[in-house]
Formats: sequence, C-alpha cells, structure tokens
Amino acid sequence: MGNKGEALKQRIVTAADNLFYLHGYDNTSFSDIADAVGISRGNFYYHFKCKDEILNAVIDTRVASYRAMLRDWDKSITDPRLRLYFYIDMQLRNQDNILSHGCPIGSLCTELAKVSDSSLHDANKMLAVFRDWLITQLKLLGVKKNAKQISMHLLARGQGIATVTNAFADKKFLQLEVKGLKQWLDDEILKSIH
Amino acid sequence: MGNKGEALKQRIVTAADNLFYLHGYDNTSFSDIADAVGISRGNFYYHFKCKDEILNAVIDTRVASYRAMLRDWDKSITDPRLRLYFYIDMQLRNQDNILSHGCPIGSLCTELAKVSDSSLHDANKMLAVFRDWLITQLKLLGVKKNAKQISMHLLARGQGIATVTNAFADKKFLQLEVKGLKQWLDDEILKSIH
DNA sequence: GTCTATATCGAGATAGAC
DNA sequence: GTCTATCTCGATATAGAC
Repeated sequence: MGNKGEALKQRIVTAADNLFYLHGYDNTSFSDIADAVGISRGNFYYHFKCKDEILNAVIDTRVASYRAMLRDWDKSITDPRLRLYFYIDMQLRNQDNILSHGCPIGSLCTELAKVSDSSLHDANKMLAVFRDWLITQLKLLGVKKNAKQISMHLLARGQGIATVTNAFADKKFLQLEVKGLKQWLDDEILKSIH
Repeated sequence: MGNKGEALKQRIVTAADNLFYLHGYDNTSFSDIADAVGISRGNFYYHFKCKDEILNAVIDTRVASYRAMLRDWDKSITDPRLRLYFYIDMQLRNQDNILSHGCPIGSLCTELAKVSDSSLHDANKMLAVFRDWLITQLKLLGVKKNAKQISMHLLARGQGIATVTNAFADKKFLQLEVKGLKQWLDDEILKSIH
C-alpha cells in the first residue's frame, strides 16, 4: 500500500503494456519486462501472483486510459461530428506504430482469442469503450436507429485498415482508407438523420 | 524422396496448418503437432530442420491451396460479379470458424508481425493471392483505374469483419456486414465503370 | 518491498539405435 | 524413415535472505 510500491506496480504495468503491443503477450517474458523497468524477476510476484494478472492489469489500465482520453476529447472538441473525425484520424496520427505493430487493441484481441481460457480476461472491453463512445456521439448528432450498427462498422473498418496496413506495410493505403472512411461517415450520418 | 515420406511431410504440414489457426503459431508446439499426426517429436527433424521451416511450408501450402480454390471458382462461376459475391460470402460460409478463431490469414499475419524477423517469412503472400485475383475479376468487369484500390478495400473490410466478429463473438454482426459489403461493391463497380 | 537463488517445467533441437 | 533418449535453454513461479 506504500506509495513507492504502488508507483512501481504502475511502472510494471506500463512497461508490460508497451511490450505486449510491440511483441505480443506470449512473446513478452518477465525478463523482458524486468529489464525494461529495471528490477529483478522475483520482484514481480510481490505485485502480481501470475502473468495472467499482469495481463488483466494491462487491459484495465488501457480501458481507464482510453476512457480518460475520450473524456478529454469531449472537453476540447464541442462538435460531435468533429469528435468522430478526430477518432478516425487517430489512425493517421498513429500510422507509424500501426505500420510496424498493428492496432494495439485488435492485435491483442486476436492473440488472446487463440490462447487458453478466454474467461480469464476480456480484451474486447477495450473495443467496447470506443464502441459506446461512438454510439453516444452519433446519438448527439441525431442518429437514432443505427447508432450501434454504425459504431460497430467504424470499429471494424479501423481494424481492417490496421491489419492490412500492417501486413503489407503500406502507409499510403492507411491514408487513403482513413479519408474514405470519413466520407462514408458523412454520407451515413446524412442518411440516418434524413 | 519416397512416397511414404512425402505423404507424411504433407500430413505434418496439414496438421500444423490447422493448429496454427486454432492456437496460433507460437502456441503450437512440436508435441501438439506430433500428437495430431500420431508420430514422435524427433521425427520432425528428418522433414524440417526447424520450426520456422514448418511455418514457411504452411504458408506455401496455403498459398497453393488458395490459388487452387480460386481456379476452381473461375471454372465453376462464369460471371466475375458472381465470383466476387462468392468471395465475400466466404465469410458467411466460414462464420463459425471466424467466430471462434478469426481469419486464418489475418490472425497469422498479425501474430507474425510481432515475432522475430519478418524477413524469415512473408505471411502477406496469402493476402496477395486474393488481392491479385480480386483485381483480375474487377478488370474483367470493366473497372480500370481503381481495381487495386477496391481490392485492397475488400481485403481490409474482410479483416475488420473477422477481427470484430471474433472479439465480440457476434455472428449477427458478420452477417450484416457481409450484406453491406456486397451492396458497397455494387455501388463501387457502377461508379468505376461509369 | 526488493533482492538472489533455485525449483520446475516444457519448449526446440540433437544423437544415435533400429 | 521413424523411433527413443537426451541435451540445452528459457520460461513461469517459489523460497527465503536482506
């Protein structure tokens, strides 16, 4: 419960978060995390009782951090439509990372779906944060019936862009698709609010 | 070079292919493959000198098998437009597997992008097979300028659908998106051939 | 709380009998 | 060609000193 211990725990989670993104969950060892943080391997087990617990901490931390980010957007951007653009442009801002490592959320979901008990974690919580926020923004714009469907579609488009951009290492493709996605959204909003 | 040896080699690759899809490359051990085939672990090294070589064999086998499948489609379906529908509907036909394990191509690309040297393999060869075939079909329909762009878009849409369907275990979403994708394709072809 | 040392396990890979 | 036995390594996890 001491301050120093809590701070270290957070540093472990932050380092694990980053390494899980760069190399995947399974390919990240305690040694890797320990080296990144600058502590010894044995120290982990004071803060976490197994590797799965670090995974869950990473997921929870990400969920909290995404929520905080979206709250910031809500504060700094008043027009919901501009918020949606800003969401879509996130891939443009992160294009270099996506090119090399894909989407941090999607790639983790994809990996964890293959491993062990899916009951021990729920990586899709991270996607759900964005889905729910998107629904809210669309409803603010007057979209009533299709808000959820459009939101899911936006998630999927983002995932597809990330996967293909990463697989082909094609940054131009990402840029083109992001542009097209914003146009699609405009059309869709127009149609949905008649 | 004997017939029996070659047959076994192919059986190893087939079993590895399936297990890589179900559990991922890294999470599949030689023991897993050996058990599935019904041979001993040591026997692998007569046919492959390391695990990476099995991976490459799996990728090459898939590329060949996808090419053969598309040749069959070309034979049995004469209208390129119907071929494209049949391509998109592939996700519908495979929806149960996608729900549980994602796209066999996309999930492998995503995993391998995180691991080791990307120079040792090129998983995107599998995607390229479909991309090139899609381009051909579109050109047959009279699409000149945007054939590659539309093809890449179709790949990405498919990847996005698979990732999100898998993450949320939402089969209805897949069905809805497949339907929407066919409609999008119709519009796009109309626009591209004016 | 953080460390060092160690236990245990399963992985990829090798040697050599048959 | 296929097997059994074994090597080596690195992983998660534990015990106990400080």
